[in-house]
Amino acid sequence: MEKVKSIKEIARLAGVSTATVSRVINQNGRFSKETEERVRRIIRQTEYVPNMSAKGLRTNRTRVVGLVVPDITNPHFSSLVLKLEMNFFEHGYSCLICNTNESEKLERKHIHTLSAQNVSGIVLISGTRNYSELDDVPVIYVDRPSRSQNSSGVMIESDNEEGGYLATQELLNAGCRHLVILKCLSSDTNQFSRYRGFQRALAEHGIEEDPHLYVDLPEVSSEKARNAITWLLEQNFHFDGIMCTTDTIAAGALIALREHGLSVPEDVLVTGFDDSQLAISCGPGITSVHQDVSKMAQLATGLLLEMICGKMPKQTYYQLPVYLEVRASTRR
Amino acid sequence: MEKVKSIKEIARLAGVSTATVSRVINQNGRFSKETEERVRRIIRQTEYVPNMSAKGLRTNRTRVVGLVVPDITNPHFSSLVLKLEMNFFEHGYSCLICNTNESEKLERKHIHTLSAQNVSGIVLISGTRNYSELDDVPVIYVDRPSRSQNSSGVMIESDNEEGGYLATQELLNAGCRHLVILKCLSSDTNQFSRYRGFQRALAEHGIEEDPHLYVDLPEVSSEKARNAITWLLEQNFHFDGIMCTTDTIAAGALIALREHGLSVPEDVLVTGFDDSQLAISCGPGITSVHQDVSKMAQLATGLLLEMICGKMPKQTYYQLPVYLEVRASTRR
DNA sequence: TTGAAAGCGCTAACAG
DNA sequence: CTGTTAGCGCTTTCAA
Repeated sequence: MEKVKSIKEIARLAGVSTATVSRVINQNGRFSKETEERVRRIIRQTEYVPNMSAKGLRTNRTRVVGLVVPDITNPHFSSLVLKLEMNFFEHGYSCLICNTNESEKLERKHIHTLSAQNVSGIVLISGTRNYSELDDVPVIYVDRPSRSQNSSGVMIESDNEEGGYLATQELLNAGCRHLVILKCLSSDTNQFSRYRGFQRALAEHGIEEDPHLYVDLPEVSSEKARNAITWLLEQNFHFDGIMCTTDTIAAGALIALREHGLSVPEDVLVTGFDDSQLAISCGPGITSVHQDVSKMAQLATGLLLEMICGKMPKQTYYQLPVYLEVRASTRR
Repeated sequence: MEKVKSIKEIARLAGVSTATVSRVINQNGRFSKETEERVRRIIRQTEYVPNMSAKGLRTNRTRVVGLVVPDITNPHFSSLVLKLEMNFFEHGYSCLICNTNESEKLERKHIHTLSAQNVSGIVLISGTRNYSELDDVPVIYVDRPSRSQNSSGVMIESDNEEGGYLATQELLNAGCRHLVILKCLSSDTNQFSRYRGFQRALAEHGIEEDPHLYVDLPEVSSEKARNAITWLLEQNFHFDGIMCTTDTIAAGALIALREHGLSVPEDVLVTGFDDSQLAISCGPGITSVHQDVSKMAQLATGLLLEMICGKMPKQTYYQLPVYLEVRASTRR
């Protein structure tokens, strides 16, 4: 049987009206058992696939959501995206993926495109959130708190401050007294939250922060991290622990240490953040702050679907707990 | 100025017909300089965003492509997807991301959905390729050769056999004589190609393959790899090198070796495949086969866009060269 | 250079 | 329970 592209042909073949076919497909309205049977059979035989453009035009609901992330290459984001995509697909939604590469300009363009695509909703990982295009699209903000005032929409994030605190605690409890903080100088505010956790732990232990051991990387990259640690070592700055705000950064730090003949955890202790594949497989295994990505994805999916159906959730801010996954890099 | 959602309102505001507005937007047909100017101004002021559903319905071209990958969490795929997405976006195309999780059923559903979404084209990483839904959609097959007969569409892959050969060569040249081959038993045929390269290198050196040292993992996971190596060690099988068909697998192998007090590369040499972040940051640094992902993405994008425009490329098969990135894991 | 109008495939009143 | 019909926003003849 030849292929068929419209509901009209199905209607003709089944000897009913297009309205009936539509009803059967969408389980709307009532129809006799036998009509349904007949229509379904024709649909199966003709391998008919409904046209989503037409449906989207008519109903203004596309069953497509946008996923805006900084960089899918980052393991933390890729596992988040994987879970989001699978959850959404289970509920009949497809996902447009948008990498902003941390560029505001690119992000703006993506938002614009998503709005043109008439997406049903958006999951947005971004520090910015004053896009007028998004006024009438449900949005879930994930992972990065907003820097702007307008706070409509739902926000989900990990307790980054606590994560920074836990990691630093671990280092201090193991006896470290001269801690490097290796973070990224980005607009991304949760880098800063992790740093605040670092400071809190230091303060509790009555330890002064050493400004020489505070390093801001221009970007999250193991190469930059490696260079930074190399530089510190060559300047003969003394330190016995490194708190990294990311596993990628921690991995770079490990390389530099190894290259300079230093052992982890014998000479220097290291902590990462995200508990990614990298933390598991790197060097001796990196102690890392675990974020509950599954929970994040599950919450985001559930809430966004609710919002798409018109229900505004009562709770609009979620902070997910974190815990420390201890590995060899801090085990003396 | 209030928001505007249709070309009709733009037309009214500009005092022209909808046809003219459409022409201006698409740079179609002719119109006076001043009409254009006026229309453009209105569009800017009203922040008008064209409705892609309507456009898609009318033209049958959605400017959306589907990216079907096994698992975006795999660094090799995530960097491929990143590059594909950015290339396509530069050309005005958005990307639907579909994780098949290596499940044929899920893959089939995704293909079906993509077809319903009326995508302009598809980049498909899959061993299967007999989907009747895809008969009239341009498709680029990437990374995994087809197992089926029907070979319409364009195929791009790395020279996996050569990669396996190079890695094995490296181990043999370093003096290894008892090689473990740690691969994944998947439908994915390039795992097998890498293994064939392994066999070729062995044959050239006149070395017999040891069946005890042939390991098929049920899935690509560092955990499974770790268990496998642990098991080999506990069975007291002797080996001095491990050829892994994936960096993830190599990372797992390293963990097992470390746990048993074995040093890399002093006691055992290890090679990976993909030259991912993991290879760079893991253990001592893993020697790994580098695939030219950028080139792959660039080719795929270019060819698919051509096909979308109706040109069938003359060359329908591309094999990309690989090279060995040597790191500490094989440096004695 | 511009406008009028048909129609892409679908859904949702409304009428029967 | 089912059919008729209007129209979503856009492009594209055809005519002016």
